[in-house]
Amino acid sequence: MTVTLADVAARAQVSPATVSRVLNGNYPVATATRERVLRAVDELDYVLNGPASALAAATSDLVGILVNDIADPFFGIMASAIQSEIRGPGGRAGGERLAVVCNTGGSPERELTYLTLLQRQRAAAVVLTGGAVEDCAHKEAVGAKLSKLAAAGTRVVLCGRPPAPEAIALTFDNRGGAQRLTEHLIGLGHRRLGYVAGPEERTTTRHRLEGHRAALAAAGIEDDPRLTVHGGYDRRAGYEATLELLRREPSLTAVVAANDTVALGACAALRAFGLRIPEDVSVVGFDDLPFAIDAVPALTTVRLPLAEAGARAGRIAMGREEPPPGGIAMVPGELMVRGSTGAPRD
Amino acid sequence: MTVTLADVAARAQVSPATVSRVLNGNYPVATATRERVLRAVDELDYVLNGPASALAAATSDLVGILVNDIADPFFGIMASAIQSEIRGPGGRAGGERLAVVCNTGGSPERELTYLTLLQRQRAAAVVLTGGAVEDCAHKEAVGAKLSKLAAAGTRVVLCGRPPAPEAIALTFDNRGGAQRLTEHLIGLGHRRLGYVAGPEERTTTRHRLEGHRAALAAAGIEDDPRLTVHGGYDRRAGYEATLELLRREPSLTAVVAANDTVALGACAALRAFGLRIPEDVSVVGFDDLPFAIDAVPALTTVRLPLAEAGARAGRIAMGREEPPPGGIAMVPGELMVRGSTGAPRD
DNA sequence: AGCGTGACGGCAAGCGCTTTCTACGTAGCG
DNA sequence: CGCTACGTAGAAAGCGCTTGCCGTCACGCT
Repeated sequence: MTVTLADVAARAQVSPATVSRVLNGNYPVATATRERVLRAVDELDYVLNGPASALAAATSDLVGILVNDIADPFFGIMASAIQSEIRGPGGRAGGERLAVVCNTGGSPERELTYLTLLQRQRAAAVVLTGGAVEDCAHKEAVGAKLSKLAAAGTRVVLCGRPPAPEAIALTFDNRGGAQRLTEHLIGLGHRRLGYVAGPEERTTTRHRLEGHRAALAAAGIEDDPRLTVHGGYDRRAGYEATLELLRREPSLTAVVAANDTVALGACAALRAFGLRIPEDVSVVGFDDLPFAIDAVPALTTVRLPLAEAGARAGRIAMGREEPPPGGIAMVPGELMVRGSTGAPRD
Repeated sequence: MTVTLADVAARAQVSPATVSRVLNGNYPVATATRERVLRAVDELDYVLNGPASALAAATSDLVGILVNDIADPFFGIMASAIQSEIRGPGGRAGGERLAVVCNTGGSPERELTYLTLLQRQRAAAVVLTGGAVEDCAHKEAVGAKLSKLAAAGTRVVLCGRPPAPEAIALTFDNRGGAQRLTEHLIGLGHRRLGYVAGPEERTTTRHRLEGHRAALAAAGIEDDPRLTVHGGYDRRAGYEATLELLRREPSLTAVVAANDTVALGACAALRAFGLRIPEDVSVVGFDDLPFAIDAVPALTTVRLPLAEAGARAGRIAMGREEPPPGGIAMVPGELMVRGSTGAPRD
């Protein structure tokens, strides 16, 4: 029923081996023969059997991309960039690779499950994006998995994740970016800053919080623990956390959000409270997602070069670019000062 | 070097056949034997070889999801929902499937390429999302491909795409939604409406435009072709198209955008022009993406149940839900009236 | 003329798994 | 007590492809 290599071979009057070689193009085949084969392929509408060829060649053209939430543009942008760069090294026509995007939902178990599934598929490469969960057991389990993948020839790259000894890492400078953001606010004269943090146990959350605190400390501002509220990375969490912040400290003059999405929620909460931005309260986000500039007022934030980093990760994963020295590169963020921040009322 | 089924079998003192049966769980195996096998699997850290098993069983656990732009939440949300539903029918632990998300960038060629790649992998199912390109040759080519996929046992589902005879389709009521949106504007008293349309040759663009025009016609408003400008589906296109619209007709009182993202760009352009929303000009979007409610003023738009539709498409693709009668279901949109629309100045 | 050489193509041995068919032992049944 | 039936396990035949190895042939060199 389905056309196989052998059928093509028969039709082209050559051996299956020759057909395979024509298709893979890595062995000399006389032009006349090649054309005969190609014609047969065309006439029979032959489609290579991926699994069979992966089995025989012990390689695969699948590339795994792990993301926390594909519906979040933060990950969508990276995934898109990675995917755009995962064609084979030679850039040959046949070098098509398939991106397997795995939505972990931030769950360590699913992360591990997907890694196993990718290992099962003998993926050519795996790129893990986004922050990791700060759990020692899990970190170790992932590390072990990554080692195994690497040992099996799968190239592993981390993009926007803290470095791990098992893989090449492109890390975002969350700490530095957060610090600059808070410094900016302090520079404007703010002294009572609320912090809407991300989920408690994630590295990204911690690093951004650390940057924030470093800036506070440097300015000699006491870090009141009541002014930090943890929540998810979504808009609603930002809304609610901000309400809580306002309850705890109605006189705050700035809200630092874990990211742009959360910042949007924070803005909504502030407005619901009758507070103007930035006249009454300044707000800052993080990431500089596309919508940040369209917020009203436009969001002051830190731009992370998501697309560039993703593209680079993709190229490294495909062996088309040298990994950074030491296997680690720190990707800096850029402070984008916009309308959502201003001097405190007084 | 790598552990195979045979190694596990040797260690558990059974035949490879038995190990396979334990792993697949579709054949009676005595409890004692099963446990012995499972232990061996564990001890050897065995991971099934996906390609080999796909080859032997002539099935695969890959599911393809085609999207136009994974960085766009419109697709991200659908992809996420689809993926969350693609576990196997039984819901067994081993029923894990891998979602292959393919970014076509809206290009017909890439669409076809990906479909071939998926066919090559013998994907279990394929879900195509988003509008199609209105090109007869391409439509036919895609149709042929889909037929072939279906013939090979791949389930094909369209989500948010116009129906095709070759597949089950969940179609968004773009026409109806657009019509309601424009009716709403007309009801408020608007008579000079600008339309910022999407890319010229896409079905979604056409359907939304048709709805808009139907509403105009019903109200006896002449459809001035100068008031429709085509562009991409991104923010920037919305910005520029709106500027053009304003140039052509400075007195317009409402801008209908192809979608929410474009609407954001339109708002920015209007503001850059010194126009207030909705006092001077009303703006409407489409889709009701999460950020629509956080825009200032919040965007009047049509909510498309992206997550629900995606989930349903996923279940249908996995055979866990009955396809709609006739293989076609129309998914309605819901008008969400918010702050970005109001009565025209006079 | 003789033979090395290189270009091309075929043979056949797998790759690691699934599954049909068969075999065996035991339990149930008349 | 012999026979069938059932539950369980193994043998072995592929699944469709890649690739190492070898043969063939034509050429060009000495």
